[in-house]
Order: sequence, then C-alpha cells, then structure tokens
Amino acid sequence: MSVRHALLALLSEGPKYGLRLQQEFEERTGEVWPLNVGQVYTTLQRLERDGLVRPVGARGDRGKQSYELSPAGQKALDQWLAEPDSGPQQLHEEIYVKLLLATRIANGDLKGMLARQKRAYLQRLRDLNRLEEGARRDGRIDLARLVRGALLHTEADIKWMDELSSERFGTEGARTE
Amino acid sequence: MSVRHALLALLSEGPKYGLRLQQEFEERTGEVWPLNVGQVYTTLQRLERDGLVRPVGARGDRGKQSYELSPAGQKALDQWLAEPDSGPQQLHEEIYVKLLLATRIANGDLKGMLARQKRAYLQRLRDLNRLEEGARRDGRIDLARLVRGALLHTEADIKWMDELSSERFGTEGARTE
DNA sequence: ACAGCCATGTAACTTGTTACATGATTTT
DNA sequence: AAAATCATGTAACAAGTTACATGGCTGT
Repeated sequence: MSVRHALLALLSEGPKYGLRLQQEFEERTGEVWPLNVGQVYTTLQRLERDGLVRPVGARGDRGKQSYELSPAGQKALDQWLAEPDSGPQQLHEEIYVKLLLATRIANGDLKGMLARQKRAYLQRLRDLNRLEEGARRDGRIDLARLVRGALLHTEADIKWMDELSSERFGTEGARTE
Repeated sequence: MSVRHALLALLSEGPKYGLRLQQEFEERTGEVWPLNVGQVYTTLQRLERDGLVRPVGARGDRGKQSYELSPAGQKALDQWLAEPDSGPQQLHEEIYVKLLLATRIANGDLKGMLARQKRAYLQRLRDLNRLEEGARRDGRIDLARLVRGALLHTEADIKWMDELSSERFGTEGARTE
C-alpha cells in the first residue's frame, strides 16, 4: 500500500497530474525507488475507483488531467498518518527466510553462504554511504534521509548475521535441550 | 517471492505434502508469520506451473499428495541461496514513505506523529523481547532468531526516527541553498 | 515533415492473501 | 450418526510492476 499512500500524500499538497506525481516521487526517492509512470496511472485509477481521489476540472495544457483528494481520501491519508506502522510485516523479509531456512538445509556450505551474504551487505553499506553523501551534497535531503534509513537497516542485518554466525548451527544446534 | 522460496527450501529436505509444508512453516515462524494453508496450495500450483516442483507418486494415506523439487527447482533454490539478497527492496518500506512524505505535508503535528510512531515502536520492542524469551524457553530457536531480526530492525527504525526528530523540519529545512 | 518529448493510458502478469467448498477419515 | 480433524483445492481480489500503444505539442 505504499505507492497508494504516497500518491495521496503528494496530492494533499494540491491537485497534480499523473506525470508530475511520478516526477515528484522520483525527485525524492530517485535511484533507490524508481517508479514506472504507468504505475502512477494504474494507481490513480484504483484510487478513483475507491473514491479517494477525483479528477479535477477538464484536461488542461497538454492534455494534463489533474486529480485531487476527495474528503474520503483526505480522511484515509490522515488516518494512515495517525496510525502507527502496521507491524508484523516487519518479519516478511527475504533475508530472514533465506537465512533461517538455509540454516536448516545447509546445502554444502552454510558458512560460505553467510560470508557471501555479509560481503554483499558490506558492499551495500559502502554504496549507501556514497549515495547519502552525494544526496546531501546535492541538497536532496529526502533522498538522504531515505538512504540513511536503508543504511541503518543494513547495519541491523549485518549485526543479525554476525549473531547467527556465532551460534552453533547444523544438526546439533536447533534442538530444544 | 518469499513464500515460493520457503516452500522450495522445505521441499529440499525431501518430498512433502501441502498441509505438512504449512505446518513446518508455522512451526518455525508461528505467530509472527501465519501462513494460510490455501496459500500453500496456490503457491504449489504456481511452482508446478513453472516446473520447479512436481507431484510425486500417487495420492497416499488420506489423499495426501506429496511434491518434490524438480532439477530446475533445486537449481532455482541453490541460485537463490547463493545470490545475495536483492537489495533495493530494502527501501520500499512503509515507514520510510510515511515519515518522509509526512515531513513534507506536516498535517498539523509532525512532532506528535513522530512521538506516536515512536511509542508504538517501543511497544513493539517490548512485545518482541517477550516473544523472543518465550521462543527460547520453548526451544523454538528458529522463531527466536526471526524475532531477533525483527528486534534489530525495530531498533534501527527507532534510531532513524530519533535522527529525524533532531533535524530541523518544516518549511525552512528541506532546502538546497 | 520528422524527431522527440510530454502525457495518458492499458493489457497483462506476478505474488500475496483470504474465504469458502469439498471429501475422507477419525473420534465420540 | 454427528462432530471434529485432515487434506486438498478454488475463486476472487489487491497491489505491484512492466511493456507497449497512443496522441499532442515543439523544435528543427
């Protein structure tokens, strides 16, 4: 539901047309979250279907069709902002599944896998750091903040992997007693 | 793609039937990731469609239909395990969108929103801690590990929120100059 | 006139997800 | 025989995502 809400949020600043929404979105998230323009239109349709946005006025300038929040849409946005993040989804991430289940099957080299994974994460850390610097330099502070969040998550993942690495795995771990 | 791969991973230990897959999955992830049995069947169908698993033998015991990995399925699993986690998705999380876009619209009380959000996260932290303890006590170490991961992520999110809170927001922040 | 951008739109597909239906076997 | 449990299956939808089609305007 992220794109839906993102569009609502952008529209809360005033009516905007499709392409503009896409541009503003990418302005903020840029290379770390490219948004296909098509998705903006499909999402707008769905939002309209659900009565959260509505076309405003007739087509303008170059066939531009602006949309605005409906009262229901404003309400939905406020509600979304007010309620804390929805929780358990936190756990549905790929790396958890991968490492957890991998520890069970341990196809040959679990250590190798962990090492590879960690190397990739360290690389990502470096990339993100570079990205953050660049973003700050360019005054793209939304992007910088976003990247900062990704950085912290990546660090957390690395810590998690380290903890996993230092446990005893395999057939004799993973037992009750 | 998490459920798909999880099933592949479970099947790599040997042929299993639908309900059993669901049970083993929940044994490990339990309350933090309930998996509707129906989804196991739909996913199995899709995996079979893609040639990654195949029914093995005829129906047994109580109408049980076991499935096994095809060579292609084994290959897909190995590949998935070998390649590092796919990256940019890291950024598509709801809280990022919410806080980032919220800082722009600042509907009334941004501070309040951050505070509310943080309170919810601290609560989650407590819940997860309790859950982890319980899981360890019950010898459900996969669950414990999973929860541990969620814990670290939650801590990272809190840290992120704290960093955001201590920035200057609103109209005069967020500028290039 | 032609290239290229602006802008909208859509058909198609994927995964996740749920509610519900169905039949077979145990248990009481 | 009724109730509970095991087990499979399906119809339906949401949201994300992409590749492609279309038309209008602008500059050369």
